[in-house]
Amino acid sequence: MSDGNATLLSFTGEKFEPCKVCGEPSSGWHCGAVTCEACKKFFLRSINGEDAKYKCIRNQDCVIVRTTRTQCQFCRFQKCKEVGMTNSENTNNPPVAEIFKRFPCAVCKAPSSGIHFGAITCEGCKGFFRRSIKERAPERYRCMENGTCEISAATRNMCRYCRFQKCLKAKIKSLPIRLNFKENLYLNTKR
Amino acid sequence: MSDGNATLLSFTGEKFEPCKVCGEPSSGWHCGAVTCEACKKFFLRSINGEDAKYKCIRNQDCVIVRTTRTQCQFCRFQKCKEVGMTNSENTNNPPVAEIFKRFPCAVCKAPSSGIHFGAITCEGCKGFFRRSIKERAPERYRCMENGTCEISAATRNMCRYCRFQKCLKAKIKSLPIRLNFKENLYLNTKR
DNA sequence: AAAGGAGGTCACTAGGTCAG
DNA sequence: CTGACCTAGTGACCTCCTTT
Repeated sequence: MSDGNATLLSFTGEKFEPCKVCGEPSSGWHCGAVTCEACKKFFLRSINGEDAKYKCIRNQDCVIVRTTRTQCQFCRFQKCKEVGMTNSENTNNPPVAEIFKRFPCAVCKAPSSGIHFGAITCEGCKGFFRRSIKERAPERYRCMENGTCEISAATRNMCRYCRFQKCLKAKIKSLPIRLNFKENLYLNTKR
Repeated sequence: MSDGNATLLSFTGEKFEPCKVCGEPSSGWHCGAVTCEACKKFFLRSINGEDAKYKCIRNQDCVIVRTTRTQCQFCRFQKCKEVGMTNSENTNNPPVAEIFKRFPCAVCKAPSSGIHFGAITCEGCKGFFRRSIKERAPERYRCMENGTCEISAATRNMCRYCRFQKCLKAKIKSLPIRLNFKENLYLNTKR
């Protein structure tokens, strides 16, 4: 999409983790990975054929950190590729999945994977909610304590009742639920 | 938009929402936005260089409503620009897209985006119909209920069968289907 | 030479799957 | 039963064509 990038990607006011190549503070997503400006520039210089000149005088396994990154171009470039940097277009923005990982699930606070049923949730809570309303009777969930169980990534499976309550509180919408695609399509793969 | 304006734009007998600038009842589309007469005049006075004199004595974030709109010219003009008012020609009619937004999609009642396949529909139903007839077998859609599912913006994805029936009922015409660009190109270059 | 509709694109998610 | 991963769509936005 030409620049519908203005969608989710523009929410990225967050901080990025350290440069994947050298460990320094990073400046964002460049060429397919979170890197510092220095490693970004290095990578961009390298991919124009420059890398053909790179030689490692040791065993091609030099450790790349801030203080050593200039000592072996070969291994630095190697690491750039290892962490996923690429030459292709459209790699200056993190994939949406990366963004969502930094938003906590509205139910259990684990890293989320997107907007599901109208709320930001993880895959686990998404699946739990779907199963609950489609093939179960969530009104039959019972809390063995007093209905105030904490729901975290570590504890979310301990009480279905409280997990489901937390889903409702998170404004997860039970409708519209799409009907079973395949049944609705009457898929017969022979034909 | 030369003035084929006599086409769709003359349908606009509808009521407009409140003035985008001050919230008062509006009188129509002026200079690129729905505004009241007062804000229209204010904007037209401002754009002749008048605005150079405007100063905000607060923080350039004055709230602009009916009762306050005359208290800060700077912020009022600011808001005019924010809501999209412009100096350019031909902004006294809403863009056609705006008009269609007020016509409900003949299939699902969501705001429509134009005439597609002979009926006023939204982008969603347009795409659904196109995919149905071009790359699927809509006769294989099956309703899991009894063929009377309600099709609204919220429920349109719940039953393909009923959505497709609604398309047919809305007189969406499946023909003529234009050759796609590539096929067309091929035919043209062939001879 | 502009309007506007057909068809294409692709970011994104609902629902399915199945090893654990 | 859970949840990471996958598939099949969906629809907002875009490009290019036809028509006026």
